[in-house]
Amino acid sequence: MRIGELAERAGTSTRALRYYESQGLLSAQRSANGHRFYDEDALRVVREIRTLQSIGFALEETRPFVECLRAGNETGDVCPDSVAVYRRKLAEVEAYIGRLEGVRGHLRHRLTELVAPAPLCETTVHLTERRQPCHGTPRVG
Amino acid sequence: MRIGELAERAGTSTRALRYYESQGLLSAQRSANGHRFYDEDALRVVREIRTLQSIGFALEETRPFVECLRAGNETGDVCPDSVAVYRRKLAEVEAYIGRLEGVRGHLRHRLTELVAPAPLCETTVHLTERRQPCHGTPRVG
DNA sequence: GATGGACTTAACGTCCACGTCAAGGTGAAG
DNA sequence: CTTCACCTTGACGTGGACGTTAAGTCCATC
Repeated sequence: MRIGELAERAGTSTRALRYYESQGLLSAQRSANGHRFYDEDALRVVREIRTLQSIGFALEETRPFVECLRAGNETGDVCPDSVAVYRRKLAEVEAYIGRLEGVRGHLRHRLTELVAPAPLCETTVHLTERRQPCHGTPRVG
Repeated sequence: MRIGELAERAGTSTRALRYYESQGLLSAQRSANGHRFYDEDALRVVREIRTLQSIGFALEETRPFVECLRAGNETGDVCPDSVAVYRRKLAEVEAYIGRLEGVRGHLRHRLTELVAPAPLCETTVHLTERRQPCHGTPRVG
């Protein structure tokens, strides 16, 4: 097939495919008129790239998977280098989730604090106009 | 204080401070020789920006907080616009966490599958050289 | 007065994965 | 023949938040 068909079947653009080729991730035969020509294996390569990208892999990180596919394996993730990338990515994702959960907690805390503004100890302080913050609820720094 | 001191006390660079100014987030007095001159409020503004950025806010999203600070509030997050940004950001973060948890599950699944490679039903198939995958463990698409 | 450090503006460079435009070649259909 | 879709290479644009020179000014110190 030619580049347009490959792009369509892989759900991407011809520009992206040429870019992959420039990065050494995709190779093409050339027909007499100079047009690129691809086989079904190329489609699998591009789909592997796209799938990994959608998961959050950088293009460069898909390289081991592509090479694994090219080596004749059924899927791109059965090779040691690919597994290593998987592991690294899993660690990254878990760290990122942890950070985001911290942020989520922070945001939730601030929001509840702002919606129920300044949970002051009015029950204990009736006499002064100037209200005191509750004991044990320090200000956010 | 001058820009170098402000940068150091805020934990950033002079380039960043000039950039904030170009974006209308930070303002400075000028001394006779043309040098920028800042007060303590500027430090609070920059720290507000930096804190929000570290949480994952885009620079533009810090604007309501900065304006809230400038309006004379103790913290930048007590104004309606800031609260709105908080809410939006919380939704974004939660959606992102959800996506990442999906990715984490996918990665974990693939890793365990690759570490215990192809849990084949050898116990049931002894006669053929070509091994069959277990019933109920479909291939990943 | 020379050196050095901090400051000024202007402007180009970085990263990533392409998008987009320009100018032209190729092959089939009408 | 023209038209049209499809292809080619080359090169500049995008976005975000600055980093990094370059060339010059200002002030204090040796």
